[in-house]
Amino acid sequence: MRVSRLFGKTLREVPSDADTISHQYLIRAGMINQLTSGVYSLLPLGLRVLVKIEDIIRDEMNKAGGQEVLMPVLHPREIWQKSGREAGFGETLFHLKDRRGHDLVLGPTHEEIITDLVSRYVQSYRDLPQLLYQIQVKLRDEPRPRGGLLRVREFIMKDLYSFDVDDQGLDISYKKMKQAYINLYSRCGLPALLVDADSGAIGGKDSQEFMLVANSGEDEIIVCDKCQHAANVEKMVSVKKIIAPEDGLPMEEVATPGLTSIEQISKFLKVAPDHTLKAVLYVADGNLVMTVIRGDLEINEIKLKKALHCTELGLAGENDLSAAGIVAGFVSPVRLKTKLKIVADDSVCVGPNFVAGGNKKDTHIKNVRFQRDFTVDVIQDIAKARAGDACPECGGLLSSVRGIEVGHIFKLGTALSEKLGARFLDETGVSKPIVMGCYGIGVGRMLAAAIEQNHDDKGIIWPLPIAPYQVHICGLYMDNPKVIEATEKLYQDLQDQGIEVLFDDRLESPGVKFNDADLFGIPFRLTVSPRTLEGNNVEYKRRTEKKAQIIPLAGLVDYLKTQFNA
RNA sequence: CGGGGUGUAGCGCAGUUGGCUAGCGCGCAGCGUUUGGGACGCUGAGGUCGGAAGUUCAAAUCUUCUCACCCCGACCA
Repeated sequence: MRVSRLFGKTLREVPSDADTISHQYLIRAGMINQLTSGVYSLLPLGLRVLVKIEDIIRDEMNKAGGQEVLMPVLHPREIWQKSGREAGFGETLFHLKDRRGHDLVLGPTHEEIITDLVSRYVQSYRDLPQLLYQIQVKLRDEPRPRGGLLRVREFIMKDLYSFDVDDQGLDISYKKMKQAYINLYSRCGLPALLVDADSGAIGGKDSQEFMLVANSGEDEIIVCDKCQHAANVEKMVSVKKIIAPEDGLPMEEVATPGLTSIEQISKFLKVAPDHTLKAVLYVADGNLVMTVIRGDLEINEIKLKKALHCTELGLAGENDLSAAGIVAGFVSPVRLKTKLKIVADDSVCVGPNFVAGGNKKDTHIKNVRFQRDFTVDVIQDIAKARAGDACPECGGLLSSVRGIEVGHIFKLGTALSEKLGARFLDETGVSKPIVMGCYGIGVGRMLAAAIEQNHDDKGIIWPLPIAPYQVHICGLYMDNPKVIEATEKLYQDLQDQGIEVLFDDRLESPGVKFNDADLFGIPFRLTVSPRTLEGNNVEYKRRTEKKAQIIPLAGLVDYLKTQFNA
């Protein structure tokens, strides 16, 4: 491709509404263009990267035994009602009506459709297992699109679904996919971190995410430095510091005027935060609930949601509290007049005499003890794991990194197949629901994440396997006949060898060309000028390196090929 | 949905105590001189000042309504 003909234009200035690095560079390099919030066009350069990622994914899916299909984006609403997941997706689902007034939905994912499809063709255990996938657009009315391609409303996803006769079969499919994912990220030059995850709205049992480590990542990952155990904070089990038990003392009210935070209380009463109780009120599916946790810990809302089996969870507001007759700032499970469901973290049931709120203004209570002074309805781990905690697997030290979720694999089980009637007859003639798994990759997000992970202050640094082109020819002084001749020949020769090349044939100043080359981020740059031509040389520079070197034109192709494989 | 912010030329911005023909930089077109890390001169094209209604002799500027986009929070690939 010649830069003079390339559709898209580079920008010198950072677009005002882009503050994520990948977003800025994608726009500045002319790789994407925004149509409306969370909806983008891919321009030729951007699309080439996307297609390369897709090709690698496709190859790994096929190798793992997957068969490619293509399902519709337009779904009848009934199928979502039948599966019971319409409510779960809620507002995220795009709805529309056809001319006959039939309700349709734009597919946010395809479990329903594939399950329906499979149910029509699979009757016997002999038809199983199956691995079916597609690479296709998904539509989700996200509450908040952000960061360019990182979080959008219309996106390309590779989704594979596995169908097995039993859990053992599912385990095999799951393992195959996990390996295929590991392979494909590494083949893209984007090694991903495998972390335990919460299965979220889709539900199911085991679930793991593939994360690209990047500072701009939305997710926090907790990793053990010793055994490499890693999990999304949402999921990581919290190993709490053990507090030595103390003999019980009688409860004692203390005046704590205006002191509402754990920090203030612990300073004022000279007790460590881990000797206090924190009570936080939430509204879960419309009902007020109280959580209790040791003062030095934080509530993990995902775990809490699970403990409550609720779909909507939010912090209670002032109005919710006063309506229930609860005094904000001095909330506590002790001497609580209002009848509330109470969920406690397991940190509160052992240990010392705690300081807790008094449930009246400007009052706290000392020497509070679990069971003697208060009881709860649910007790389990609802605490957020933190860097510095001990690893639940090996006791090693946990640390925290940020990551971008670029893949997610789930064991779904039989919930959906039962609802949608996807069943088979086993060897003994018994009808059983098919055991399912699902495996997704956000392709566009991967593209953006690749930039988040691989860039410098001049532009993108594409890993070779997904770079839009492999080689970038910079012809300097393109009005010089010798340069024209040499670059045209080089351009042709490289292409004849099957090398993908972007040829900057514009009559621009060297500075403009070098800056654009850095912005595009193509891995190998060849500069040709009257100066290099004097010795029949070209200047060779890798995007990852600062310094260039002069190498002879003769044998250049072979040299490049060795560098590709290095 | 709650909170914060922004809409003026393709991009980045100024102009907003109401007042002349709405400016500047980049980019774009033409000509010339240049050019190894975003050159320079001259000439030129390009604007529903997000939209609607209102106030006024006069609105980018004031009022009301409205739309869009971005950022921070609850969700996900």
